[in-house]
Amino acid sequence: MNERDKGTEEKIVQAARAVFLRKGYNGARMQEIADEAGTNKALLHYYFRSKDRLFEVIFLQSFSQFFPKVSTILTGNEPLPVKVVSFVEHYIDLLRENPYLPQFILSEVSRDPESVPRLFQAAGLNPEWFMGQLANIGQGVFPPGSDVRHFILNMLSMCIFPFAARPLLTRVMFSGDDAAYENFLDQRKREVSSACLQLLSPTAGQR
Amino acid sequence: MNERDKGTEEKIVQAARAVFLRKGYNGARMQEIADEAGTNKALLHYYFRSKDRLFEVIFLQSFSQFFPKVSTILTGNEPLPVKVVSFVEHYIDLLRENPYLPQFILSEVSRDPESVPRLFQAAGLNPEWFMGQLANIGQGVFPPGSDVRHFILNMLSMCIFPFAARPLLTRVMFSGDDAAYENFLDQRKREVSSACLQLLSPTAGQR
DNA sequence: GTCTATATCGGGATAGAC
DNA sequence: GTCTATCCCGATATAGAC
Repeated sequence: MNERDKGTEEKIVQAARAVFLRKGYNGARMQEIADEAGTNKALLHYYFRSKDRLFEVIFLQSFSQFFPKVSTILTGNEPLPVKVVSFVEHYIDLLRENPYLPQFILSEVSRDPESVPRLFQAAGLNPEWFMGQLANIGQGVFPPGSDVRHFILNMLSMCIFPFAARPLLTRVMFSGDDAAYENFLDQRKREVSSACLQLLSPTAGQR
Repeated sequence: MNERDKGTEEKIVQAARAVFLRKGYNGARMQEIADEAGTNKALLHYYFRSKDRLFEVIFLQSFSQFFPKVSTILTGNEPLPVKVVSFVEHYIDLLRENPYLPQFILSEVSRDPESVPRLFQAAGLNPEWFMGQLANIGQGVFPPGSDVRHFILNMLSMCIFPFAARPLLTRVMFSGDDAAYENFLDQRKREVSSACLQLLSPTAGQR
């Protein structure tokens, strides 16, 4: 794999990413990837041995993209609300630039759940450490009996679901007007931030 | 299609539902459905002409299941918070009984977004009317400038996402301990209800 | 209605020329 | 490294006996 390969190999990777993200592993065709890359099927097999291996490259890339480098956010000194708002805004920006990412990750993980530990390993991420950090941060903010995970999950749900369900929501909530939904998503950085802050603020005996 | 058919035809439908829901259209195999139904491929084609038509039956069923008959909730006389809690509890119950439903609907709609209007039609549902009702209910509860849809979407996100992302979340948040995640989901009826109520209660100038 | 055997085709993978 | 032609298997769909 010398330098001169990089041109076509990179073209193939980009094409594969575009097709796999839209169609998923089962829906994607090697022929379509070749077309999109402006070459032929044989070259795909020359650079990557099989459809499986090519997919693995894309899946791993996407996976580590989907789990952002939150280390900096977690280990920062800012108070929790600031961290939350910062996370929400950055993450929704990321998803707006990669609209197919959520549905892709969800589908493919559900197709092959066993791959998750390996992917974390390969991406250099450690879920246990991650959850541990969250538990620490939650100290004193959440009532002792409560589970920080519910708050985290609420936050992630509100960020990710609108993108994963986009084709459906566009038609249900905006009669198929895609531009209107795009505009709606634009407001969500502020909406979700606001909602998360509200969930953080202690209220009288809600649970 | 007389009465005596019903035995095997129904078996096939059940088998098809099980396989399609788990594997999706592209991942499902007619052979696997036949096996699960305890018959052979030829019979599938005898009752339903093609894989497409068989899938269509399952998709339509699942779609109308996913969009619950909320008419009764919407048109009831109870105050909004009561309606919200009632919806959340019933809906999460539904998803716990049909864990594959969210991922299935999301995947298949994303595979063929154009099918959505036809599905609504066939299921006897009307999105426009639905959104209109929501707007009415929102009168006076939400500030004039705000969009009720954000609240609705937040609620749906917190209900649905934990199921759509289950294979991922089980491994990230609970190290793959499936029973622990099941237990966690059990708490969410109360958690999500509580969160929605908190989002409804007016707080000083959050937006 | 139910089954076995088979036709037909699409798509992943390889051979081999250049 | 790049291309064309081809192999081969798996999956949908059908024919036809019972």
